[in-house]
Amino acid sequence: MNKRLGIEFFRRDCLEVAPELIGKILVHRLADGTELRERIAETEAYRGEEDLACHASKGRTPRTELLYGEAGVIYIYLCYGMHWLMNVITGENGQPQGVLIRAGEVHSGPAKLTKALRINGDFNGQPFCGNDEIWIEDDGFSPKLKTAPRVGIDYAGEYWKNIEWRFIAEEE
DNA sequence: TTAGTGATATCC
DNA sequence: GATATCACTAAA
Repeated sequence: MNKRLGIEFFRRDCLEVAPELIGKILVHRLADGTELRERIAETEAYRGEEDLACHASKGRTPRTELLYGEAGVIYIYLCYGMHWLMNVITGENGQPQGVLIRAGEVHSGPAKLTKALRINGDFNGQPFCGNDEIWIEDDGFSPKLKTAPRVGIDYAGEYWKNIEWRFIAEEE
């Protein structure tokens, strides 16, 4: 019996949550009852205003407001006008941290993940817990992890650019 | 490598 | 109001 992750899972430091999300299953139930499942294969941690790669480092805005809010909330970000990137808020209230869910096991990029799961901006701000449309399951599987520098953040400066806060499932 | 895409933030 | 930016993908 798979277990849905509760809010206590997310209400921790994003550096703890991000690696533990690897191997978990993201489930989206459509209106007709179909369940789309995707095992999470890659995440990245974004932690606080001091993390220059985090949106919140540029100041608190209506868009980043969610990052400061309650853990377990979905933060959908439309980047470049066409790609939905999916994040989960972690940490206590007032701490702008989150985990970017970059990829499922089959697909290769963050926008493909959301596309495959039919996720769009309507989910922005919704909680992952106590939600019958979308949730994350734990089936006990925990793959080997490897870490790497985060991608696409050249603007963040040498330190933040090279720090290994990206977590990937080791594939064999 | 480059184009394309559109919301957000920032500058008048 | 206008333009510069951007955590990407696809096509070449």
